Amino acid sequence: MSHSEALPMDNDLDAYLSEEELRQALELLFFAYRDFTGEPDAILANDGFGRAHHRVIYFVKRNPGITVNRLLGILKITKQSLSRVLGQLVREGFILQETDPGDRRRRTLELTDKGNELEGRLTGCQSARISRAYKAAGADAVQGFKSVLTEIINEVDRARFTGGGPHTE
Amino acid sequence: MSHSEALPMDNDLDAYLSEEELRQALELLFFAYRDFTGEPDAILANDGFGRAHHRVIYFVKRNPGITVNRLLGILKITKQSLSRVLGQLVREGFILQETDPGDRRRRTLELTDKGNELEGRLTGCQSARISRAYKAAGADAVQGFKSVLTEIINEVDRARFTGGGPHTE
DNA sequence: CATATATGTCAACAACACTGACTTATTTTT
DNA sequence: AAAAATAAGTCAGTGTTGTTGACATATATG
Repeated sequence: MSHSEALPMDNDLDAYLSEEELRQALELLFFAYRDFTGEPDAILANDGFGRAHHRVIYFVKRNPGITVNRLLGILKITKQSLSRVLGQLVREGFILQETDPGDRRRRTLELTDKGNELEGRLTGCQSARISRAYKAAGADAVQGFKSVLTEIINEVDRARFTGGGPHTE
Repeated sequence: MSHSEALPMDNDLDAYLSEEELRQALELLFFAYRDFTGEPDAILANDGFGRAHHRVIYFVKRNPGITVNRLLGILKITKQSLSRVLGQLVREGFILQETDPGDRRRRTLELTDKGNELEGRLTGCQSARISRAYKAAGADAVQGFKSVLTEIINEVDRARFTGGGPHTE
């Protein structure tokens, strides 16, 4: 395809590095992320929540018993920003907060049944979209999708994905 | 790999549709987008701007002479939200706004030299990140990356990418 | 005992989205 | 020519989500 024999190059990569090619990637990410977050945002609005609540619920589901500090590390927001959102979720019975017996300064977080139900609905939305996309694009494309996204992520957090498990830190 | 012969299936796709696999995709998108927008956000903060200004500058660069209405269609925000951001960019000399001679109700938008300079710095950041990721992942992976992202996008906007050109509507 | 860590809180502020109501100019339709 | 539709702008109010800075409290560690 195109002019892959006229110029000397290791592989076809030069064709992928033109400005047009790169701008296409920027736009794909913008539109995909916008639509990816659209449906959950609508669900959350019903409960008076926003995207920040979604993130907290998601990562607590994913890391049961996680401490506040580790959650801050994942989200990369300030303690005060998290506090507002987390406080709401705890007060309204979506998240259970307990003192860690091993280190009583720490508070461990986990979802209540109510929290699990909401998390399921939110993640269900996004999973369905991804699942659809994966099926349409095919198994090989999925591998490439994951490779490129992994490389886009900063080195520190990239390890979460190259290192197997869910979120072992 | 794994148990791909024990169960009857068309291909290996089932392995990609497990909950774990889907959650990995959600997280990849979250972290990749967070890091993808991190550097430009820092640059914008210097000028007293935010991510919304970036989007406007980007799409005006990409679609020179675009009207306010078409820009609203791309960004999917309200007229009032755009107005604040666009007004600043025009007042501070990043965007030139002119009356369309063909339809004097319309205002066409384009970047000034100052706007082009800023756009270049912002896009440069993100392009460098993508370029690095593309090189590391390889040409085949890039194809998969684009396929999956395209399928994640809602049908309406998906046409922008399956239909060749930059943003022909 | 002194210090560091983990968490929580109060206050002020800014960016960015929203709704709703209205105005002005221009084009299109009837 | 009058009526209706379109493009753009504006004013006011609201809510979510992030920020900084300053403190307070409890617990663990040196």
